[in-house]
Amino acid sequence: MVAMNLPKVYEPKEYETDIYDLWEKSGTFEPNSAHKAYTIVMPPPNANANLHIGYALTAALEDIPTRYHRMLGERTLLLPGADHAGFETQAVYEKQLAKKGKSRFDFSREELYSQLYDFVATNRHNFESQFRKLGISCDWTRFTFTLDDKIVTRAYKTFKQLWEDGLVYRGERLVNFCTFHGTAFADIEVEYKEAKTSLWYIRYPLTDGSGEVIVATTRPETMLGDTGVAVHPDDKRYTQYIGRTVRLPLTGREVPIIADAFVDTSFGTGAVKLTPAHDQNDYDAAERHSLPKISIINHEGKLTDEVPESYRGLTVVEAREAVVHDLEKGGHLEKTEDLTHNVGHCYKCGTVIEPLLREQWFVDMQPLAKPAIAALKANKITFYPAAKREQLIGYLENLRDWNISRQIAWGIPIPAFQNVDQPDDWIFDDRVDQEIIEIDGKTYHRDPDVFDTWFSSSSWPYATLGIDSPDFKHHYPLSLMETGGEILYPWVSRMIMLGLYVTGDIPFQEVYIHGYVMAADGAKMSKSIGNVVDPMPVIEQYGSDALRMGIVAGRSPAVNRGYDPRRVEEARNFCNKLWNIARYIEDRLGDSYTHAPEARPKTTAEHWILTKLQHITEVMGGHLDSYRFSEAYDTLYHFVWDDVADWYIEASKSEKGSGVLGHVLEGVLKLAHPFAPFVTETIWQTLAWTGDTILAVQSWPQPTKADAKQAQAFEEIKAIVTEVRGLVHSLELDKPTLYYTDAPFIATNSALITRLTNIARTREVSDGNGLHLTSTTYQCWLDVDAGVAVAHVERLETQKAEQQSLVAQYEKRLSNDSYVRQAPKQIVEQTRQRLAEAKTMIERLQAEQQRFTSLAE
RNA sequence: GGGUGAUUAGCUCAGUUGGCUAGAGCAUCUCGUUUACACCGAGAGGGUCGGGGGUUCGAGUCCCUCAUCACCCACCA
Repeated sequence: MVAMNLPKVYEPKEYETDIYDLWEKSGTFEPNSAHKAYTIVMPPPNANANLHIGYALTAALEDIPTRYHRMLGERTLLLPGADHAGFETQAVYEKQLAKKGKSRFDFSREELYSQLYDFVATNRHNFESQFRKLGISCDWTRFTFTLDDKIVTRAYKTFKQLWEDGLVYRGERLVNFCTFHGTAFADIEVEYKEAKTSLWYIRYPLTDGSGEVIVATTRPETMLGDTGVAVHPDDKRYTQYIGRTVRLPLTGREVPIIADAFVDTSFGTGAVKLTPAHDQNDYDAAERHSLPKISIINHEGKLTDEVPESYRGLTVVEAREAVVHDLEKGGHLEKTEDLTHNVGHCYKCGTVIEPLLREQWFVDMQPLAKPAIAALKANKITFYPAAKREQLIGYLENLRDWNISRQIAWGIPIPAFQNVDQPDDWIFDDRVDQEIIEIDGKTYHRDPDVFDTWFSSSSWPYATLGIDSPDFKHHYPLSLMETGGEILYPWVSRMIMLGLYVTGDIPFQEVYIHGYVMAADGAKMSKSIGNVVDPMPVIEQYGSDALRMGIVAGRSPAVNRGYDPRRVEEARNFCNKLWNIARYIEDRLGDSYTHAPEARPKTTAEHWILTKLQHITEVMGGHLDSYRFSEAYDTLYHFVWDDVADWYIEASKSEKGSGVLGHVLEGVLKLAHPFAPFVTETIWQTLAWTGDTILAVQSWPQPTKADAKQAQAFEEIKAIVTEVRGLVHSLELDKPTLYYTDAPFIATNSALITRLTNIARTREVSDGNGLHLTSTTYQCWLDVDAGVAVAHVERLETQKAEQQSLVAQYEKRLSNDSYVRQAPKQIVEQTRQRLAEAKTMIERLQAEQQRFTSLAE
């Protein structure tokens, strides 16, 4: 026997790095085919962070179709990228600054930006090397960072185009303002804490003197800026007041009572005071009802000139005391209750966040949304799962204008300048490295804000390719956008809208929404709970392929699922199975084997396995074309393990080695490659007959010729073998002999059957004796002692009962006229066939039962 | 409060357009060391598909409803 060239157990870490180097250095991942393109542009992960296990899933979901399409011969591109991750990165960096006793407010924006750039550049290497370990077949020569020039310039151009089309405007909106730091924060920067406070009930007298409405509030001082009172439209207590007005105490302003469904009738009195300039809800209500917005708190947290003189310049806290005191004095305070509720605080200094009106840049969304809705309704983009399309349409139909201004340093500056003498005079200019510019003797100040990160990333599909480059011509629109459900609205929707706006075409043809990898118990993974799984040690222990398959197995799009290490172990075993299949076949074929383009099957097993290979190739193709990764993996797994290893290879042991073994091995490696790229490529590289070729660019298995009759004959052998195994085991037979009469087929396949069943031998006799096989029409018996009679009869009885219940079911179905009339013919025919089969089976079982009973007596 | 998803074997989950005698991996039980692999092979047990209604010849699959769980969004005046 030839010594095995490969070790018994596959050790992934001994090969993975070298294999990835081989791919990368040979340019395997760079698109160069002249055929149609298949393109994925990676949603850029945070360049600053370690990859969490969710990225093993993401990488798999992007890489499996990429490798599949590459093997189909398409011009395949998976373009990698990394995200500057605006606020998140800034927050991480600020923690480091804090350790040195500094804060972001100690630096100018330019200083901070440059420090952050260096900080991220250092961390990026780590992230890139981790991605390589996942085996992702992306083209690193096209790597793009979200702050690369081409992305930044694209953002300026898009902003300019929107500006020139009149789709951007300045508008006042509420922002979360820290009056200590003098800056606004994004929503996620606001830290909500429970606070004990009071709920004040204030009387608002009706202007006509006919009564009063009592409102409840936690912020009595804001009543100085009230411009309305809201009640629920269905609230009977207030129906009569709707449309009338009240006169505010202290200011004497007359404000309307309006009806709005946002009001919670069970809270307080069911009547809400509206302070549009200092509360988001009130702001929204004011927009709906065209109420004025009066700013009574300035950026320093002090009361403005919009309030009566005695309150001007007071802090919010001072104003609250004064207002409560005055209301009480005037008899306007009905009562006070204790209340605990959430209050937003600055996450840095703990100051209570004040919602304040501030000028922001807005994009008018309706002109952008309309073409997107039309494209979606025309089914131009396929969603996985399909339901996401409707959800997205619903979102777009209710889309509000988009605030693209952000008040942080780590981002792309907004290329707009304001005339210092004429606040309404804004101009577009991309000289953002300067704070002040002079044009025609006028002085302009740069907008200190940066773009919302989603603004620049909305152009990601074409900005990465470069609109004027050959890549754009080949690869746009992209084939697939693979991403998480949480950014369907903020990102996917905007890529579609801006893609249509800028390029006139949809940005991608398909969208795959992945679910999340949760902790084993289904909880969300989080650093603070400490249930985060790091993918790197998993790769170290089980291999990259095992992690990939283990995490893809049993997952559907957009469904969250716990991380199950058992699946990874299963996949590790599967890799080892592939490994050992290869070891066996290489050994059988020997060094002299050369690749033959056409397989020449001889035995039934060979015809059978080639038929299976062809069928499985088609099934897997169907699954992969529809992004059913889990099903494709399942199909592959059972083909390799059950068909190839357990039947075909076992069968090959009693037959002479032939080229079909090599052909099947190639097929298996190709089918498995998208799922297990490392182990399949490693094996490919060890094969003597593959030369210097690389598996990753081999073509997907081609149809092979095989004889259906011969294949069917092997099915017959399988049935006989399975029955014999069952009998031997359940009756505890000790290496029986299989007798047969008048069955050349059994004679021909004697060695095969003997080996697969591990019986003593087969022998032709003139007259049968013993247990008669029921699974085959051939006349076969197992020789047994009379002692097993009872057990055997019982076994037959059980089998008969099963068949009889089937017969009953089928007969009932067929006796139903409507069924026979209305069900598709093939279904009815199938039932008839099954009924006939079951009946035949019963006859055989019965005959055997009678015969054996009499024999045993 | 709004939205989305889930509920199938002991555990984790598949099950594409309704046609199913409901599957897999792990776990369990029995046997086995036949030289590719014990990260293995052979055999077996285990489920009224969350409850209730409905549509249909036919429902795990579609509709309604209830229950439980999870996530997202909003809100806490």
